[in-house]
Amino acid sequence: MDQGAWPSTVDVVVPGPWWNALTYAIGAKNPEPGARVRVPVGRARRIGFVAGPGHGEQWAQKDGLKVVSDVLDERCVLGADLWALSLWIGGTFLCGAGEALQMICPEQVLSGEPVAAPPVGGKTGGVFNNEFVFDLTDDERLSRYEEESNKAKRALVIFPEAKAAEAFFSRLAGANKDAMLWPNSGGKKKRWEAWLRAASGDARVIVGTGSAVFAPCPAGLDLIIVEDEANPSYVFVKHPQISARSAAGRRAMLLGAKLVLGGWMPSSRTYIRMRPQTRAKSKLPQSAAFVAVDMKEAAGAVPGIEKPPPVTPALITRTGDALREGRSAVWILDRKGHAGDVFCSECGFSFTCRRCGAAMRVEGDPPSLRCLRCGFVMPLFTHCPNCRGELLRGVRPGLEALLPIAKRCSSHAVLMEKSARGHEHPTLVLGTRGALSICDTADVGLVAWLDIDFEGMKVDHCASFRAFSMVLESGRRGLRSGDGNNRVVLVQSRRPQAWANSFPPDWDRFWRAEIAERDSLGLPPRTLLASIEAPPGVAQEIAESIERAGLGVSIQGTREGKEGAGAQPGESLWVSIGEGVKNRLAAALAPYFRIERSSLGFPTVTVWTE
DNA sequence: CCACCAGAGCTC
DNA sequence: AGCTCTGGTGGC
Repeated sequence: MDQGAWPSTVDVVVPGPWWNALTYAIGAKNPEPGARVRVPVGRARRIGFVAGPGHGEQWAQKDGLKVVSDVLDERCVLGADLWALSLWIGGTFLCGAGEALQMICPEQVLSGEPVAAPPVGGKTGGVFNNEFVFDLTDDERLSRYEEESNKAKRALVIFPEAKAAEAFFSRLAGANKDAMLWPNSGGKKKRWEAWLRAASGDARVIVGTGSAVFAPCPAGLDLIIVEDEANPSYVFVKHPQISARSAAGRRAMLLGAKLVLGGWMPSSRTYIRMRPQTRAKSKLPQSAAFVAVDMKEAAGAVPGIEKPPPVTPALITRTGDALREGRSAVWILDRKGHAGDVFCSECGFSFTCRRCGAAMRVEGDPPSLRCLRCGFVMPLFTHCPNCRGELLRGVRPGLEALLPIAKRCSSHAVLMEKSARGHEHPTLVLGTRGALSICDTADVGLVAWLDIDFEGMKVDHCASFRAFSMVLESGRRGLRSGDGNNRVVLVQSRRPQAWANSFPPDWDRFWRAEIAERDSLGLPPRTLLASIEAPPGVAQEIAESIERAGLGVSIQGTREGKEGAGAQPGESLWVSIGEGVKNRLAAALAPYFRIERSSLGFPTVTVWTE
């Protein structure tokens, strides 16, 4: 390319919630896209990223353009692949490239800290191809990953949990001095050092949790592995809620690298991409026995609480069996506390947070539902949204209330929080779903879901998947195939027959039914779901704009408040869109994301793809 | 008369 | 979201 042909204006992406790039005049230098510049924005001077030649002619005519005040890099700081990835994320998840860059870059890059040797890479010359690994046990899978990483010129391996990433790293690190563990905690300085090291091209294999997909790799990559790709924790909790797995897939595509998606069950998105013969081939033999028990058989009472606790005779018997064999038992009930929750007297429906999926509790006067984890608040209905039955309040026992009963089964019964490690005796552990991790370290003979309906009857569309995958995981976590280490998974439900019919759990069968239902309701993975939070007046306007674009939209009032005071009432819009018309939605939203609307505040968009 | 702070206002 | 400009307050 003729360098001299670079025009005298540049478009600059300034990190922030707005979607549009800003156009500036520029002097002699001609930085490439992705290079950082310092530019005047309002009264301030801020760091932005060069996007390309300027397109803001109308601004030039008006007042004359402001001038780029400083060129910080000649080349793209992130490397061509991550730069392209930021633009893709901005468009795909409707958050704008500016927010994508804020997520991808370490703070030092955003604040203009010099980067001595910016990564220049991006190309490996390879051909993108996609491989699924769902037909191997955990051990076999990890060996496979190790083998592949050693064969690859440059590899990135990501895990859903820090522990798993560390374990794989130490496995590699013995033989490989050029492996690197991407930190997912430990402060800014540590992250910055890791970023600089990766950017220097020093590491051949990078291992980490989801955020490691954004590790700079100057020499490109020819392999990206995502383990347990269906794990919901790949979706970042903070806005923009994109999936690290989607990002990994896109990055592999951009680089022409091989993408390996593995685990013990595929995500909905991966499932629809698998060929039928691959699905059939991928089933692993079950090494656990699955039992469904009718909740109605629960008896006894906890003082001060109307309903019987969810403890059936079958549960007591099976627990005794496991403990007698010298093994541990885990009781899982995904709600904490004694009372304070709301459920339907007819169907058992109860509320969980629409934003993060955690349990909600009744608080305040007038009463509203508040998420125990993220603080999301929503109004309390008077009747069950599921079956119109009457809602009862605060009458179901939570975990703490069950402890006395558990103590009668085993004097060593403990709540998960206090028992995290090292019990000498075969123990009965009570916990929320996190208690499943006991299976990694202890010999667990029984996993019991005390109230599985609570898992499945949630408001968001992923609820059934979470319930199913939890039950499936209960039957495999920590077990090795062929060691005869059988486990019982007991599921207490108000609809035991439905569960019994689905046993032994089979993800192929599950996804076939689940995806058919989601298709009929216009839910992911074949349809995308977007929610847009905006102040009431603005929400109206946006809804009209979306309708004008020929897309259906529904409005839901919320009384959302962040932790602190000053919570503004807002409204959220829900839109179902085919992948093909996503740019129509983007075009309808774009006017509300222009920088001149800053004083009115920007809406927040979340896109669900799976 | 000036140092300091909180709030308003603006953004190619 | 930043950053700067404004104007009010209070200390000497």
